[in-house]
Amino acid sequence: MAKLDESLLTGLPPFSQLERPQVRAILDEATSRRYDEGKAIFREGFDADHFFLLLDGFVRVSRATETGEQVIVLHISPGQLFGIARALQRETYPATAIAAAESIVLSWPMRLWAPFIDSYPSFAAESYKTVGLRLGEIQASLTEMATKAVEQRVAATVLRMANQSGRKTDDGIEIAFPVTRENIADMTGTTLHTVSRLLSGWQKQGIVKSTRKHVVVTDPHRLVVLSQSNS
Amino acid sequence: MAKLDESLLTGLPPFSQLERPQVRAILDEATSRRYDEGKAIFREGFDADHFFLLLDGFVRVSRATETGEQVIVLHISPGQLFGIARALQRETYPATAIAAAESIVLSWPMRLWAPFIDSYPSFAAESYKTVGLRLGEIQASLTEMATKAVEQRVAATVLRMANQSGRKTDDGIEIAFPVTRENIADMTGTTLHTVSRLLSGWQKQGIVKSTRKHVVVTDPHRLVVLSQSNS
DNA sequence: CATGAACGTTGCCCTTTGACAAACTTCGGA
DNA sequence: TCCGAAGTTTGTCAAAGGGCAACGTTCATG
Repeated sequence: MAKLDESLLTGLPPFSQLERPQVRAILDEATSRRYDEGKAIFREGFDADHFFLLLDGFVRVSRATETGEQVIVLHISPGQLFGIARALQRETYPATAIAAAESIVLSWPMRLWAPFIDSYPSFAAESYKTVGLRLGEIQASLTEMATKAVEQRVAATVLRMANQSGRKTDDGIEIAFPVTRENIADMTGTTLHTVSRLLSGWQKQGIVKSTRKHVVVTDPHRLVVLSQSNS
Repeated sequence: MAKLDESLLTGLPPFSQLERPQVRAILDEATSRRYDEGKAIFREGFDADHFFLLLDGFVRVSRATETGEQVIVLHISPGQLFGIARALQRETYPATAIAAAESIVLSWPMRLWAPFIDSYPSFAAESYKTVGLRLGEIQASLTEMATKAVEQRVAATVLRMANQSGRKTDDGIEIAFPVTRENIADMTGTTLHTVSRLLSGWQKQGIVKSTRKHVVVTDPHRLVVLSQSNS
């Protein structure tokens, strides 16, 4: 396998404080791999034998219920650590990670977790910070789920994806990874039918434009209003 | 202030691995305090200047939305650490903690956090484990919220409280702390009216008995069925 | 022991949204 | 280029549950 270039990591928070040779050592332990859209990186309940860093692409993290439905808990953007169950003293992954778009992922065997934490304080700090941020995000989803109506939740979710991953186009902000009506339904606890109706409605009002697996927010401001309004 | 007895901590996971003198040192830094039912221990957004251990009682952790509604995220039982924002590199508390019943709480100034983590590995491990468990609980609430109907959520929530805090009585399992219909509504994302109707109905069927701020589960099995059934 | 606040119950109505059904469109691969 | 799978749209219907309103009950407190 070709040697990975150190510049891959030097700009990222977990590693930005480190000396060149340290980054080299970390990279030499890493495995790089490409995942096609839809491919699982790890699955809920399985042995947490690796931890990961997303270099490029997008990853969807979801949980399944006993009855087979799935709920999408969060999305991972490039530069973020994930599958860091070990930070929480867990032996198994608590959720399933699937490439939402074609993705490039670095991974390390979990036995390196403790050495990394002990040797590289910035890695430890960044890991726990990531966990804290994610806990915050999930709590935010929970309160949203508990207090907002379906239309507001879908609006907020579309807006969040656009903010996290958006790239500007002529028409507005485009969500940078493929997302189906069903995906959005799984994020918001509703059905693909309802999501389809909402998007169709918004499209007629010029708030979004959407095609197959693809959403562009053309009027973010009105979407913000929708996500908050109570009527 | 009277010296606290070492036996308070020796049985608890974060401290059970420690030598007597270590426990003594930890206790000498601690402040003990009683909170009446309904009193706030810390509030969302405030400076995270202390971390806490619940010795006796129950604590409700909640989050407020911009529009004033509140969502109860989880409950803390005796023996658990809480307010450990610092474990996640946070400067402020991400939620509000309120005594659900009269409670006895130990607290330490946050400047001791790093020394504790560094000096006492079992404390560090237990803290991160606690965070992991809580993340799991919140994820479970989220998926429940996203996939289950109101009756199932309320049933599951009552059951969870009974399991976590329940004590056996002649009639069945009694939730050990005061809980109003509104509290349950805030946990399940519904209204106190709907909760009241559900509890009344269940009472008629002999599944629960409830009085003011008080719930006894008389037929846990049927409640389990309700919490899962899909019809 | 009187009073008000907090908590709980219940009835009625109406909106939201899930369920079911059917058809249409897009896309990738044989 | 054709076909099937995956994704999307739309219509109709019914039920769940929230909003509103009124009233009942319990409890703490002066």
